[in-house]
Amino acid sequence: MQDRSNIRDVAKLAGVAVKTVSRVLNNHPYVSAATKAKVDAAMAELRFSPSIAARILAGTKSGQVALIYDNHSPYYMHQIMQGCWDRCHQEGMRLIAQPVDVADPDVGEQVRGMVRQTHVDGAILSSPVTDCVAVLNALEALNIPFVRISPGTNHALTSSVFMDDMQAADDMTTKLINIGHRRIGFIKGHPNHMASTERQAGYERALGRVGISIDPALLAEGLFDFESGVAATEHFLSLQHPPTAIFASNDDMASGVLAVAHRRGIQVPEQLSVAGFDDTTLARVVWPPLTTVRQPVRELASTAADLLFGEGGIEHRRLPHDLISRESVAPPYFPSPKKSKN
Amino acid sequence: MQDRSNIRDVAKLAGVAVKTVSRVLNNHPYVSAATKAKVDAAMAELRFSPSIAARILAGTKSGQVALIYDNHSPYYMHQIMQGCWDRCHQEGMRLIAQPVDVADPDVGEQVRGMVRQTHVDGAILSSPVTDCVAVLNALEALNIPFVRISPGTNHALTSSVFMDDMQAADDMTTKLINIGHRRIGFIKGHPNHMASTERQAGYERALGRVGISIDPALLAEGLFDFESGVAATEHFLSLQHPPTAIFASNDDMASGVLAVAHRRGIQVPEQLSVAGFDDTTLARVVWPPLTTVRQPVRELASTAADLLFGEGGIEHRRLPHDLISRESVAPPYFPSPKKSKN
DNA sequence: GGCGATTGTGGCAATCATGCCATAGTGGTG
DNA sequence: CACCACTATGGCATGATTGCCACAATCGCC
Repeated sequence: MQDRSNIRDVAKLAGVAVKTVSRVLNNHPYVSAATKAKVDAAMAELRFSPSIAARILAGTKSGQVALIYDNHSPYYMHQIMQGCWDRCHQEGMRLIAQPVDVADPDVGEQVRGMVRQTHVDGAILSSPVTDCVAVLNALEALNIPFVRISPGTNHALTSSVFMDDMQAADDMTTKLINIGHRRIGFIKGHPNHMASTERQAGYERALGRVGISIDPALLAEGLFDFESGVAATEHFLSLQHPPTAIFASNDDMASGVLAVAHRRGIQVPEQLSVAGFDDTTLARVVWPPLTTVRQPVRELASTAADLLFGEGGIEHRRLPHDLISRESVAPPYFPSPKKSKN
Repeated sequence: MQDRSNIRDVAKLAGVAVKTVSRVLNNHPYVSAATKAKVDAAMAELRFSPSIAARILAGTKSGQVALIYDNHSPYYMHQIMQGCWDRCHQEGMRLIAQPVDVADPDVGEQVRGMVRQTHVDGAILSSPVTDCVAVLNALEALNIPFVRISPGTNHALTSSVFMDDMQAADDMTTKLINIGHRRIGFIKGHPNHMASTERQAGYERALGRVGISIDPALLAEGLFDFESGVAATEHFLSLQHPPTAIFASNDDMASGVLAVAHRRGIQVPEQLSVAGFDDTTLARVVWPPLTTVRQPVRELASTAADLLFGEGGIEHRRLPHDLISRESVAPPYFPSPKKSKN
């Protein structure tokens, strides 16, 4: 209908110059209260909303931030998005969520095109895009600020927020050891994600500290999804000496462990302890509730936005993790035999 | 850096008029193959990406679609987004995901502002925004096309995609009845969502058909989340005659039922059958896997986008649901006594 | 009382791609 | 041979806002 009402209409109605309306819009300091009131009234009367497109075109910044991701865990991404969205909204920025495929050889060019097209002022990268060289190069060449959430490589390149994946995995493993477990199966994360390597290193470090050598049979590949948790568990339970505890690199895979245990009639935690990682909603929803590492995903995301809006100096913020004890972990059924294992 | 390369640069390099480049960009029919090749080459050489802002400003359509939602189920929304995104991407449209709060009295004005600002060509509404009068009025006044996913009211207003929630709930309830259940607890959905009413009606219709009267004690309020599933189940199990089966209006609440059952040592499905609704990933991940109604969420979303891009006539498409039998449902422990219940 | 700094406001160019209209060549047809 | 309908291409105004520069009024201080 009345498809009208541009800044000129407002200016006319308020009896001021177009430029003055623009000042009010951008709350520029040098506008008198009286003028501002008049303009506000005119804007309200006309129900004026400025055209973002025109602002982008004329101005130097767009008020838009891109969140670039390639992650298939709904719970995780949901929290990442919420965290970013909250902080952006608070800042009056719009968030553009941009899924990509890091395996696509053309991904760098795609990101470049997307940034140029949309004029985003900055970007937030979520793992594994954080370590995709093509994307990093593209963003660097574009010379826009960007922040990475849990990057695994090249830390000097940009600001980042992260948690200490290695320490967290170490903590969890140590906890399992402390209550008596000696054979602890570990399900790795998706090889794309650098956090996977960190978590595995933490697991190995904890074992090493107490002199337990790494049994390759107790390491299984995983892809951060339920199915790979199932597959890894099938493998572990078919071993001659199956583990008394399984530590999965995320909650999705841990719920796969639970499913296999249930199906085989193995009691968790009495006969098998299961630990996860992330503390997504899933951890509280499965049975038994998962002992897991709480990763402050939403805070990671909002902090990333925070750094993006901040000074601009490269800054790294580590957020604390937390061990969440629920009912999926208990001492092993047969207290560990004295024989120093394997 | 070289912040350059607008359509003019391309035109100059290719030795054609700006307008011709524009034609190539929009693949207008009347461009000779030779010219198109020259222009394409020039675009590639300059690594040109047209400014979306300028296109919006100059053109009549923006190539943008808004997805307006207020839904807190990560799995559900993840699928909705994917479905919309896929279809939009295929059409060369950008998707703007816009969370809102339907309880906010100002939501209509907010949506209006957002549409005006971003110049979106159309919108897709997801429940419960589908039935938010303020938003519907705002969009109508703006005169842009929009499509609703699973609306509960006012069906003549717009195109829509939906499934038959009432029939689906009826089917599931009938299935439970057929294998012998007579006391079936029902956990309602979030009162904001019209589907909640439909599902309850289906449940009641199925019971009515076989002459089982509705026992108010077997109806519990729910909010589509895990916790309300837990609360409802606590209520059911504290009854003097607890139900032999519980049908939850979505999977999240059904997993709450499972959690309570596990905690109380009640065997599912031997002592209690549990049915869900939606068939999100969750249904396969909990133990035992849920018997549930498969709702084709992703297809609903992509079909919604499809209708938006389609002719423009109001059209309604119903997508089929499906009963998914997994291990959470079995005949009741004590085969139903002959006494026609209650 | 005069001068520079601060505050408040206006005018105009610039941003970049598209819409509309115009122009020119080409092939078919009566 | 003339005329029309296509096919191809160009030119210029247009859209809504901001950046930059200019200017006026007011304030404080020497």
